[in-house]
Amino acid sequence: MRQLEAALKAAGDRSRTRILKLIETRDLCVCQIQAVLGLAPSTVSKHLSVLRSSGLVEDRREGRWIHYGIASSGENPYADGVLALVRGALDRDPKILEDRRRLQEVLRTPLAELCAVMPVQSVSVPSASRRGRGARKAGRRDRAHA
Amino acid sequence: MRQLEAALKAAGDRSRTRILKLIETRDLCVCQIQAVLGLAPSTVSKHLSVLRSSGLVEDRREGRWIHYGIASSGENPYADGVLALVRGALDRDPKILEDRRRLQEVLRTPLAELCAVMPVQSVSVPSASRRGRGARKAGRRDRAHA
DNA sequence: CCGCAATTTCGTCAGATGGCGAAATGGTAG
DNA sequence: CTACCATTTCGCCATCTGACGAAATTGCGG
Repeated sequence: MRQLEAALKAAGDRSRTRILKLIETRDLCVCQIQAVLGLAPSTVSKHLSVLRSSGLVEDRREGRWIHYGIASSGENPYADGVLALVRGALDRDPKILEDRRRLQEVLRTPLAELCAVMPVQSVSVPSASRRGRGARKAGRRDRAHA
Repeated sequence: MRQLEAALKAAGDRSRTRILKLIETRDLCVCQIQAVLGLAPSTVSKHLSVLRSSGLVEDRREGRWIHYGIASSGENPYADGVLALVRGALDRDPKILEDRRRLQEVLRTPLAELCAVMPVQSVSVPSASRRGRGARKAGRRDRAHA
């Protein structure tokens, strides 16, 4: 019962549903997800943690980034059902479509630049020299220039 | 998106899942559900309202009682999926089995007596005269003796 | 080893949620 | 029409949740 409840609760949140729809076709690194959602890194991390502990997603370390993808471990017996439900849904939802469009932009930027710049509306790095402190939207590292 | 979220949220609560499992084989009146769950009438009513507005259940008036059953109206396009998921789950869950056992007891009592007595542990009316004020557990009508 | 930078954890805050009892509602039966 | 009683609504409280920023952690690259 706990597991069904966890899976349903995990999927039953707007931000987490968006995450699930984002990673349903390919694994994504946290900073990519964050760039698309436009939420604070800590918030995204929390959501991913909820999704992970409910068995809906898995993390896989790739070099210096952590990629998240749909779970395949079958740790939660209800995960498949919930994931199937979500997978078959929302493919015409405006918000989801917008996220996908945004993802396309994000995917054009190499990880190394993306994470440092955190472009939320305009992904094109404004050529602000090397990894500029010009365009970040979701703060952090704001004291790094001191 | 709102509808998927609503359906998942509605089903992703312990008490509401129990309700869904209870009415999945036959419609039940509110007081029957309340007797099995052991929650206050107002609480059960709230849960039913959430389930109803998410399109998972429907109410049907039957004489002086209101029966709730699994929705068939297709008002929420995701309801069927969520309901199927729940229907196929928890059939071995201890709490659910206990609820079912409890339901068997409750079903033995005619509605007219059940609602007035509200037996939560022992369904057998302790022959406390006519619709006694002896066994109720989930209060209300406590000031009726004044 | 050191430092950097991606990610997570912690602390906090506002708003949502689940539970209850009391009071309102509304349909049935007299 | 009235009274009754199943159900709902309302107001309240405790707890949970989602969001943030700041600080801790962790793993690569030097």
